[in-house]
Amino acid sequence: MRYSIGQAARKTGLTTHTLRYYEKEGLLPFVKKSGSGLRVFSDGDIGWLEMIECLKGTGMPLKGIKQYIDWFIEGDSTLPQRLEMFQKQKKNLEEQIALLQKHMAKIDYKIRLYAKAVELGSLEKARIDKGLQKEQQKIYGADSFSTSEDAKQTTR
Amino acid sequence: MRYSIGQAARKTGLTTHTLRYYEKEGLLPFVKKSGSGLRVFSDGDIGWLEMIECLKGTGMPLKGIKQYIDWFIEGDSTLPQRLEMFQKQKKNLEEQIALLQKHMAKIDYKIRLYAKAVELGSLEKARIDKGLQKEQQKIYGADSFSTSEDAKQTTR
DNA sequence: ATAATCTTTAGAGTTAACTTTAAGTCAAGA
DNA sequence: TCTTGACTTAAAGTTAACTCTAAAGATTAT
Repeated sequence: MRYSIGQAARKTGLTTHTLRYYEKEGLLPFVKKSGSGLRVFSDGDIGWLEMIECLKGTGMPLKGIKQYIDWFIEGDSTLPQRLEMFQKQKKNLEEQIALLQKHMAKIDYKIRLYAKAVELGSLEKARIDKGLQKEQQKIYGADSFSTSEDAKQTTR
Repeated sequence: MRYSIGQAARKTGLTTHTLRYYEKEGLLPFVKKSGSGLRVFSDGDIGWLEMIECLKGTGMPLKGIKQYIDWFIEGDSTLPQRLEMFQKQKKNLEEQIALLQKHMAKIDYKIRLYAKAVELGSLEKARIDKGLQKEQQKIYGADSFSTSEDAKQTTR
């Protein structure tokens, strides 16, 4: 299948502006032009865009993605670099997910705290609630009870 | 405990510039000043910074974080808004993690592909490898075999 | 006491990734 | 044919979140 830039934009969820910007940045070296100068996207190009979204979505800057594409164009002599790049990206991603899960624990605690606070009509009362205090210590550790900013505001 | 801006920076992993910038943006309304005008950070302020890092790290812009702080200052009348904010942030975060795990599957596939390619000295040969083709179909679905950009480059 | 280090301010500069604008050219339907 | 909407380029503008600079005042170690 062949797609105009507008069709490619709809298929990928990007804008036509963004697609032209990516091309200018060297991220779409395989996109062809029609006789009258219009861009023609192939399914292969859509596939590249999906890989670009994957790498961008896992925190790689466009420059890094361009490096991968340049290695691809260079051919099999750059296979080790590309493998290493994906291995590094996997490690990054594992760390990202682990960090997000820590953040999730914090947010879950806040939801329980604020649910209780809404129930009681007071953040102070919710904080004093024994059940929540216990749970908080489980999450942050007994020593770092004071790392909850809501709790600490009482100490000022 | 009390901390200078430099000590607070070391404790949080931020720079002193960033801490001043956050204060200017209204994110640190509880930080006090010494008689001679130096900032004095309390453990409570460090706790706020940890919460800021959590919200920032889960994709909330500084403006959204400031809104939360403004609600906190406003007091118990804004408890429902704050609860709703954390609930939305949790939902966001669940979606983020789910997306990252999709990306992880793609990257894992690429690692297997490139490991085979390095072994065989050729991306083309690795692609033809039956085991990998089968696995690829499992990940992307049989219809979307052509969504691998490495595979699709052969069709140009 | 004095040198080295830290902190202060206001404001300018940077970076990545778009996003918009302007001034046109191209293609498809009534 | 006319009009409507999609497309073209080059270049300027935007946004978020820093990041740096300069010049001066404050703190700490010897």
